[in-house]
Amino acid sequence: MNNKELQSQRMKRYFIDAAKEILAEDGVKKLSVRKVGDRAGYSYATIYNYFRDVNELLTYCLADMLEDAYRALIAEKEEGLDPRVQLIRYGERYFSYFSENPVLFQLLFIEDLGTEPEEVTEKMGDLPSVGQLLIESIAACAMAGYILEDEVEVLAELIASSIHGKLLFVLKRRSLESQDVVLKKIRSEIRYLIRRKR
Amino acid sequence: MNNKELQSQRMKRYFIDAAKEILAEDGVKKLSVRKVGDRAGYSYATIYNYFRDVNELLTYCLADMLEDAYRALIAEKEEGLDPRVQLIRYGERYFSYFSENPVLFQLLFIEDLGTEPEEVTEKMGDLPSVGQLLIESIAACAMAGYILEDEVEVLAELIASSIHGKLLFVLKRRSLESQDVVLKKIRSEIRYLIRRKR
DNA sequence: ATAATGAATTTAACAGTGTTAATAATATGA
DNA sequence: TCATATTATTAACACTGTTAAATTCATTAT
Repeated sequence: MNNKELQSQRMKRYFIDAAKEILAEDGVKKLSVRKVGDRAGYSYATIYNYFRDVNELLTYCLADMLEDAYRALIAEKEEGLDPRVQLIRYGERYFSYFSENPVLFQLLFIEDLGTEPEEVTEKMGDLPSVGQLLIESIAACAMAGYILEDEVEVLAELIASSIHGKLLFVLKRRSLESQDVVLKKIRSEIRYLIRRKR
Repeated sequence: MNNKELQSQRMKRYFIDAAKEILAEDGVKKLSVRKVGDRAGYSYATIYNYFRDVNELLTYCLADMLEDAYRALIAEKEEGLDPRVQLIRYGERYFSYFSENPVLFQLLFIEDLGTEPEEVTEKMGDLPSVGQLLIESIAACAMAGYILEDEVEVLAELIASSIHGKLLFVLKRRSLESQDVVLKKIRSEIRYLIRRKR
């Protein structure tokens, strides 16, 4: 019966949207199943008819947020742009997007949501890995002669992990620096790494 | 009355040690004030006579762990060693120490323990910042002619945040790579970054 | 239309959490 | 030894996620 499936999807959507609202307003820590049920207009126990547990619900939220994140990142793509400039744009956008969406960072990198349901893993796997765009444009930098072919791998790792490290510091306020200052650092780091060695 | 102070210190120590044991065995998430009280041989409520809340207790645990961490790191210092080799050792040890002590990473970078009590902030501030050693040996690399003076800052930032980024991935098992593989990456990254540009 | 069956939802309950106020036990000083 | 502080414990509160039982609702058959 396909109606069942449709209705089930809608119910899930109510809870997911309610959860996303609460996440945006109060953060991960202050979310509770009772709040989600309340906001969705149902009892808290109803949630368990549609999700295995609260982690599964949060995983669906994460998948949603990842789609948005990917769209925001890919919007920075500009055909014909110098690959070095393109790379810097990706790096900046990647960092600033997580800065502005700390809940996404929390759910993706910090929180332990356990084994994701297949449906969501697919969704997340189908999207080119967020870091993939970085790698592509670094490869393009090699093609353009900025760097050597055999530098691509190490540089990709370096830039990606550096950005993630800075995100960790900024979002967990271990760093006192403003996001602006860190953004500049990312720019200058990439400029430093991607240039013809004389 | 100085006896009071001494007794209070001892009581704190009982709870701190009990908490550290539980942290080592079960991790941060499974720790509870009732377990700590049990293990320390007191009622759970007694804890609140010595600590403002559980976060304060955890902050004391963190301070303890940081002392050990600093000792482990500084043990890698070897006078007269080539600064590039010294830097690689620091990087490796820094990474592997957190890998082997994920609770330390959790408490230091992930968990939000709120405003630390002054007593502990001092303790942590007195210790040369853990990353400080890295910076020193990078500066030494400049002195030795491996890199230019004006590269020190960007390289220090780059190496530090890269290691933290990798730690985040490994410890939150976002990365499927073994710690061994990541360790090799750290080595090769530092080797790549610290060398005379021809 | 009415009764019966099955599905969806809610209420009640459980075991756990951190924290606080009132009570019990202990140690201190006169 | 008795009165007074100090310290420790018990009981309680307001939460949390989760499950089982009870209830409501919708659909189908008579």
